[in-house]
Amino acid sequence: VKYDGGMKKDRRTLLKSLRLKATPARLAMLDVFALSSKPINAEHISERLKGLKVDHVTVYRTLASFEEKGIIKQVDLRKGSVYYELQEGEHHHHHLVCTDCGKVEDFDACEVGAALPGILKKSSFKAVDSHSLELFGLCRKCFAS
Amino acid sequence: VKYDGGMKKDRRTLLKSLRLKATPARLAMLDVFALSSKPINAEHISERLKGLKVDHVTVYRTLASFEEKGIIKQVDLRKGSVYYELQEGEHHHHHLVCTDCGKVEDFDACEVGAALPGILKKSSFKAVDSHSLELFGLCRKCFAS
DNA sequence: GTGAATGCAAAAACTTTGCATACGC
DNA sequence: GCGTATGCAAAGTTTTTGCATTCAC
Repeated sequence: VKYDGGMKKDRRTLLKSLRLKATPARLAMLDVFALSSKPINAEHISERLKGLKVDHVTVYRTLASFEEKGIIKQVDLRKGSVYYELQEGEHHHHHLVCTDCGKVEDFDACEVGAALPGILKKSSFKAVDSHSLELFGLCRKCFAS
Repeated sequence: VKYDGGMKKDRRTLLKSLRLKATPARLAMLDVFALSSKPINAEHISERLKGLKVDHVTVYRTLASFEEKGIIKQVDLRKGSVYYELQEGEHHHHHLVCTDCGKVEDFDACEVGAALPGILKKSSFKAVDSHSLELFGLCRKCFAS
């Protein structure tokens, strides 16, 4: 079951299918991810959960279980904390990150999937579940200044 | 100037060309990187610098300056701390990481360089200095068990 | 000699653990 | 009711900051 934010009513179904209890914190965190257009970290989530008073420990534990179940994935933006976004399927995207101002932008072209079989064959690995692919450089504005 | 470990006598030349003073800690850290076949973190470096008694703060500050000068680059292995390895040039490699036992293996095929111009053109970015590309999955041994 | 680099102490930032209570199913 | 999920307190880990001293050039 993929959760893409276009199925807000099915949050309970999704959690049930993964044998996770539908608690307010989890439902709210699914919403936060669905509504976020950029990767976010634990602090961002806590901020957006203000009304609920969800403990930060719960946020961390929920992130861990969501990641384990494949709902979200880590994104390394080199910002000192772990960022996450929803797992998309086949046609996922990656990011351009400005090392000066921190701006994050998506890009689509990802040919890793196509290259995977060849890489695996030459390696001692048997399976690849996810991958990172972020580009670090300067956005137009920071490049100019 | 690229430092690839095959130029141990030229460590001083390298540092001078980057306007960094050739201190014992920096020279030793260049050696540590040249001798390491895998990405390493601050703790690993401190261990391998035992005889020198280099403060951990110095290790962090040196890592920051080496990265800024392009001698090393960050590698995100999702292990809770920042790993680094020497910046190679055109023909660099990336990594397969076992999410079970932590094993790290190199792979070569990287087509990011070729795809870069097209990605940049469609973006609001002007330059890309480095990129991540690590594959997370299971090594043969962990896959079997 | 001078400015950069280091060491030490302290703190900040991020994340995890243990345990008692609360809540979904 | 049962077992998972949460909150709170505490601690662990990783990284950064301030300042006085030392060292490379």
